[in-house]
Amino acid sequence: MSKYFLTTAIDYANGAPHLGHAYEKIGADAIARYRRLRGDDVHFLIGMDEHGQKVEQTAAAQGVTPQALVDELAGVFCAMWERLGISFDQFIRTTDDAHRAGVQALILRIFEHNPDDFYEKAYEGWYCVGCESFKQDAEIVEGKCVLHPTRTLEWVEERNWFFRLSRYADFLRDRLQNQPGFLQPESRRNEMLGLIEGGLDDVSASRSRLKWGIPFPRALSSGETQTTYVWFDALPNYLTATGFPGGDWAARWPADLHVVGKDITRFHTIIWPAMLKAADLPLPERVWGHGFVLFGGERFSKSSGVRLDLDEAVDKYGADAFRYFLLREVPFDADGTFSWERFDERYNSDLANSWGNLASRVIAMVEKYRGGVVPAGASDEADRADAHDIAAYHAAMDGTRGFLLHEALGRAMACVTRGNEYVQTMQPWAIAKRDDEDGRRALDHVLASLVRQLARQAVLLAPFVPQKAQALWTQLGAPGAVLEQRFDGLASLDPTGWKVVKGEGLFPRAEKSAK
RNA sequence: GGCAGGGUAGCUCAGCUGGUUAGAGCACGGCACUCAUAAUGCCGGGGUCGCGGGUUCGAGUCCCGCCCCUGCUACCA
Repeated sequence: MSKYFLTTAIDYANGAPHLGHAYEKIGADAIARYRRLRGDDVHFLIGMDEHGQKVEQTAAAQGVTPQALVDELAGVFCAMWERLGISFDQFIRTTDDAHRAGVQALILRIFEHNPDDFYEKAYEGWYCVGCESFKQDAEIVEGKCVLHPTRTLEWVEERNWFFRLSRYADFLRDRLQNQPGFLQPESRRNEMLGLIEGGLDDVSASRSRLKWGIPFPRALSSGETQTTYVWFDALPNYLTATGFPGGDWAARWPADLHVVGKDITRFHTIIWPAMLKAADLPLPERVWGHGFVLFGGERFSKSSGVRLDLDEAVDKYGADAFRYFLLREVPFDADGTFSWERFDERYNSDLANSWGNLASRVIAMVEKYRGGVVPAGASDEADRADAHDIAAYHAAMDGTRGFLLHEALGRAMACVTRGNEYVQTMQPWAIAKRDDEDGRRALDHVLASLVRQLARQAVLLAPFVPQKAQALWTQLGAPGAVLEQRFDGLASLDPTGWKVVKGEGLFPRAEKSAK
């Protein structure tokens, strides 16, 4: 049993969870569940990024302490992940004591292994007193901060710790070029290579004015102790989650996969690996930069306030339908769109009409023609055809080509379509009218094949729609839980003797909604 | 501005190194069937392959120009 440690980006504690957060967690959850069905010893980490200026300011605006604010948000996020069926094994928060200690240990380890990688330098830039932070050109319009146009920006210098990122350009380029799986999809990899070609600048490792954070473990030569800046505060969560520097952190580290948004692949494939290299620690095996979900095709401007309410989406057809829709409709390697219309269409055509109805008709026939007990039957064409789709399903999921969840789902659904074709072609209701031994045997064969197909579908779709997959598994009378199954066992799956139980429809068909 | 990717049926997309009448799913229309969640199966209508040139016996597929969209171009995360 090989270990599989996968993570998602930690979410910034500055507002409620939105569609983008959910998409990433759902995608990573499907991968985690997929790995478990392969038999891997999975550890799935998610969490919250709780330090920084914005948290401090938001808390102040609400009249609460930063800690109270992040405590509340952590609860809100956690509740949403539970609701969406995210099977995380660990929820890390950067305000955890263990994380704080781990960050400091990591920094000290860099000082120890590569003393020259940290150095003092003046950081200078336009500083907005209103924001209490430095502003980049993009945030400055006509010489004023866009958020505080009445204030005057000040050119400020402060002495900080800097990390010598520039030193790792060759190392990083080599890694990206020679280990293609290190960053996928390829478009992201090319962007990072381009970025490196343009030259890497050193990055700040500490800030003076920042208060809500982790104390940088070394004082400046002036004696001042500063606060650890974002990269060194947030990114190490993946490492500190293992218990680093204590316990047997090395048993879990390095991470096998970081699932992150395409907007932060840079941090995960440039800065983070350089930090680890500087500390003489193993690098993560893979980083996957997924795309974004747009909403309704609209330009989601801040003014229009267009935003998807996650609870509303889950309320509509349940968490699994929402999971299915996002992962089927939005390519995991590119952007896609959420719209209520498409959600309704997908729900009815794929889940209700195809899959739910296939289960319903098969179970009904086993009850009607065989008293609910699945007869014995040898494998046939349908099993062989399914095997092709299953191979393609794995090829899309196992990382060799990246994590193409939408493709894997397409393959699983191809098996469902085949099941419906099979019923129509075999016409079990016609066979049932025959009153001879051959007819009896033929019907046994067809029903056994159909139940076998459905059971396989339950396993294949379990990573994506875990609750519904289990519901089907139960209705088929299959033993144990679907999540205890292994892909290895699919080929020899034998439903003979299972007692089916027709329960609630898996996905009740929805009438055309007005939404 | 630079670099990268993309513009193919109403919608979401396949179309490898150029080659018979451009494909799939959904949506739409007709037919069939009745085990089933009025579900399923079969057949069908529907496309100036962003625009304009060029190379070639032949281009959605190569070259040039143009238009449009998206991403990256680093200290909010």
